[in-house]
Amino acid sequence: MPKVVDVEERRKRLVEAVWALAVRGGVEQVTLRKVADEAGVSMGQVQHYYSSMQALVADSLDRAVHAVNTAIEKAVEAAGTASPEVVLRTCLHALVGADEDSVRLMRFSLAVAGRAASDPAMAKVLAPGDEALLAFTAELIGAARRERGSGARGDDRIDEDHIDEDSVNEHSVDDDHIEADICWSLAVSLGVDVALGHRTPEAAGRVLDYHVDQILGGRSRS
Amino acid sequence: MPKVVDVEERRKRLVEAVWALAVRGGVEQVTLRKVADEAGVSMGQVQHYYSSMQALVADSLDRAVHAVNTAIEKAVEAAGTASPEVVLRTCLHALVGADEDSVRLMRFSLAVAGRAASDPAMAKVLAPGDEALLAFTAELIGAARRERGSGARGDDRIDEDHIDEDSVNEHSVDDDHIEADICWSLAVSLGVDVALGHRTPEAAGRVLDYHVDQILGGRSRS
DNA sequence: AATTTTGCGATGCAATCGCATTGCAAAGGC
DNA sequence: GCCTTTGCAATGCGATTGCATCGCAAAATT
Repeated sequence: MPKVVDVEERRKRLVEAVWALAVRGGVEQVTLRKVADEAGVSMGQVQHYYSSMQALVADSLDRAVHAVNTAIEKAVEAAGTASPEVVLRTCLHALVGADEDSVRLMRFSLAVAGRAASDPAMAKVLAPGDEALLAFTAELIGAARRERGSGARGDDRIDEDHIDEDSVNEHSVDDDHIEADICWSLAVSLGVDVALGHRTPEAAGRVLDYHVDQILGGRSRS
Repeated sequence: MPKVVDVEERRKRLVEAVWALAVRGGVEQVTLRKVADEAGVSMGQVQHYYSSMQALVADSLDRAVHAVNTAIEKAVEAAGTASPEVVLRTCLHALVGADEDSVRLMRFSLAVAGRAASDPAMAKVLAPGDEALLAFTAELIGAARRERGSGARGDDRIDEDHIDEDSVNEHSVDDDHIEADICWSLAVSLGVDVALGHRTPEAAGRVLDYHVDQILGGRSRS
């Protein structure tokens, strides 16, 4: 067994090159030679690690999606001990994040989404949040709603005490699930807008926060 | 003045070919020869009507966006005399429509969105609903809210004079505007999911309806 | 030291690309 | 009937594409 190299490192480097190229000029700019050049390696190396262009792009998309998921998980455990409401806001905001990486991944995913429209294999990878994420988010929403419903009056008498009579606060678990679905759909849409430069991350974040305010019912947010 | 032909008809035919090709295999499949072939004309004709490939794709996107807007307007005036709530639902549903055309346009827009990520000129065309549409939608939401708040019990007696009793129904105009923004963002996201085959038009419509139910506050919907 | 196995640089190739160019046919205006 | 102008078919060209192939270098095995 000769010449042992860090395969993962090579692949990662190539994928990064693909991201950079796609963000800079669309998927059409992702060619064997350009990738090799961007990564500072030879064409042969690219071919060595990926049997075809398709495979390269597919793996790049795969890794991009994984990176986004990881970012969400990171956001969740970073705010791990906080209230469910804060956790909810935090992980939703991961999609409209202002940080460079977030925008890069979003733009790349968008650039590749075009191919996904005709390539079912890629479309699968870009599917909306999986059931586990939805369930988790629904759980968060339910918890946050319960928390607001009970512990709302803390510092000063928010007269939320007499709003419960049969009208506003009976949300079912199913409802929470749909709300979770809506939250992620909205976050994705806003994230795309940010990636395209149609919204600032701040503006998108504000819309997201407003929506969370709405679905949690009360208004106890600064 | 020789050989007068219907220029619009020619262009339309070419654009339709572009749509078909892009939906079938992504923007990368849109080439001079393929377009000519798909449209059943010669390459020369394509070049005659569009000075470059860029121009062709740009015009195709332009027409696609216009077609979607037209679909929305059509939906609005088709439900013109109905209640604001119905109008709201109707025009939002235009984006997740089950009809062939709607899906085609969405898929094409998505296919081109990748280019938009790096081409500001195209990104502009794909911008979220313009201010006029947002304002109109906000108006609709406000009207629907007022109608629900008052006319809920008994369809007569619209006592809109004292609806201000401080508790559930104080939505500001600004709020309506943000809600409108959210509605369209959500509708776009759902439309994309439908285009990618991740949701059925029915499921997407249900989510949309649920959301409208929520923002209108009361529950008077079947 | 010889051998084998893997990593990968270099190059060739057929296909395809967008676009420029050329030339001809058809349709008024005179 | 000629002439001009427009619509478009046809073809050529240079550049670029993904991929196959070849060959050499470096390391682990013997």
